[in-house]
Amino acid sequence: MNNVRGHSNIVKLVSSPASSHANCEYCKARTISICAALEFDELGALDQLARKNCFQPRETLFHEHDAANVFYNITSGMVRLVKVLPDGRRTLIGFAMTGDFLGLSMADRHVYSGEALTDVSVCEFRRDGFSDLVDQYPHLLRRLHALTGHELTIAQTQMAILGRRTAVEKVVIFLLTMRDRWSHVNGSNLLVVLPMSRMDIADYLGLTVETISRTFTQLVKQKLVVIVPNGVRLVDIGRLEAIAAI
Amino acid sequence: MNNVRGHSNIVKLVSSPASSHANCEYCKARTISICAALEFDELGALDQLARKNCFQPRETLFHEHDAANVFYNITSGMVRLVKVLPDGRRTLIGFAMTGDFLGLSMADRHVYSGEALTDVSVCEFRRDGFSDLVDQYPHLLRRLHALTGHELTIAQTQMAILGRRTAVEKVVIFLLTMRDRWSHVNGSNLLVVLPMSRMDIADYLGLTVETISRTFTQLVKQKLVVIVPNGVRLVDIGRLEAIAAI
DNA sequence: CGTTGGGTTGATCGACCTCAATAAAAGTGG
DNA sequence: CCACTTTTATTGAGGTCGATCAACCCAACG
Repeated sequence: MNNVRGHSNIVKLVSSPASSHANCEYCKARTISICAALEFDELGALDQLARKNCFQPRETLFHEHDAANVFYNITSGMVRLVKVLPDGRRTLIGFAMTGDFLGLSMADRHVYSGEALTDVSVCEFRRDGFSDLVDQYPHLLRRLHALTGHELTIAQTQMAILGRRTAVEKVVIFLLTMRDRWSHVNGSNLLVVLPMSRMDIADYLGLTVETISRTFTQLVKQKLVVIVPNGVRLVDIGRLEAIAAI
Repeated sequence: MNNVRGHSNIVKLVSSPASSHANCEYCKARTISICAALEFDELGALDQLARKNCFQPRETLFHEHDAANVFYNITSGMVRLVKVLPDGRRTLIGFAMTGDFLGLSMADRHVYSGEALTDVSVCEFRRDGFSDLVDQYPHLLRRLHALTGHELTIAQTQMAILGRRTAVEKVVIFLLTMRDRWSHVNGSNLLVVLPMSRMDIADYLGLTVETISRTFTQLVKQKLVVIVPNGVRLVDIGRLEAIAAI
């Protein structure tokens, strides 16, 4: 979103103008995240509020049940959203990536933990300041609301998927969805980057690690995908989409 | 919410004052729905916009994929939210009841159909007018946003439930959740009203009708619930909550 | 070189689905 | 009100997909 206060890879790579907003121009999240709702001068106000921060793999951005004092806009990397059930079982709510805003609903407390899967850079917003900004710029609340609604739709679709699908269908849908989400930031690509473990995928899809593993090898044997380091390459999109039947 | 333009059971039951807002006072949805965000004078504006309407069981309020020109605030009755998967399978996203607002996300199109399970009365709001009102009263957007966030949390919790729970756990969680939701409008009660069919419950929980039926009889044999017309009576809340382990 | 954590593979078991029959309830028309 | 159909619910028998338990592989790392 903006790269004012250092740490940003982008700042290091491109020669950034002196202006404090201008860095947003080079931010991959700029056009797809909440920032897209803002005019040039409003972006300046957001800029004032933002604090650039970085996390390393396995670092926790925030804990489930903790007070949500800070909201995060992810500018690069991937974060897993983890919820622990009362009986100790672990569930993954989802994976957040470039452009995703964590804290969309502006709820008082985090309902899941956020854990970095890769190097992650974020723009952090303190709750109070952000709340004031939202009051000041109705576009921003509109945008937040629209994005929350979108998330709600995604969650409801995911519910439907988890309900009555076979393991293969779930995994294929997962792969295609990851590709689509990644394409928003990086263009369409047959390479799906999967920085998370099989266990994470299992907990996300409501399956076991063993089943995920078996399903992957099954897809490989059928020449639908090829396993590569940190991900898979989709070989036969047509048949994959037929299986998913989205 | 308001009962201005006739048809309302409430209007027939209580002698309503002449004032056009005042009817909201007798509306069961008044304190728990979006209306709760509004001041007295703002409620008047909402009142202007609202059109009272009723639906009979099996009537469709709106169809999946249709343009969402009207939003609905349910003042009594129950509505099932149905999504049809590409392969023809049916999924229930949820059940909407008194106080629920359909169209929270203000998306362009409905992502599921709404079908009346009982006699349903609603306050209808045309999209354009409602959108203007939202622009006019920031509280209202805030409230909409908060409720959308709440729905999102519910959906994510439901995802977690569907993931890794046994049939018994799912059904028990369903029953307890229905009771809790109903209690907001009617006080705590051991009688859970279930106007939907077993098929509906099955499609909601990602199970088959047979499994739902078997699970119910199992719960009855264990003296945890008693089946009554149009619902169940919870007998042993303690053990039920232990099974749910929410 | 042993250790550790993630990933794969195999064998077995069980929960839930599927198919099928029956029962109960809710409409329908005379 | 009663026969009739249609829908919904229950119960049974058998099959299957994914979980469980267990062994093994492999790469990273001290």
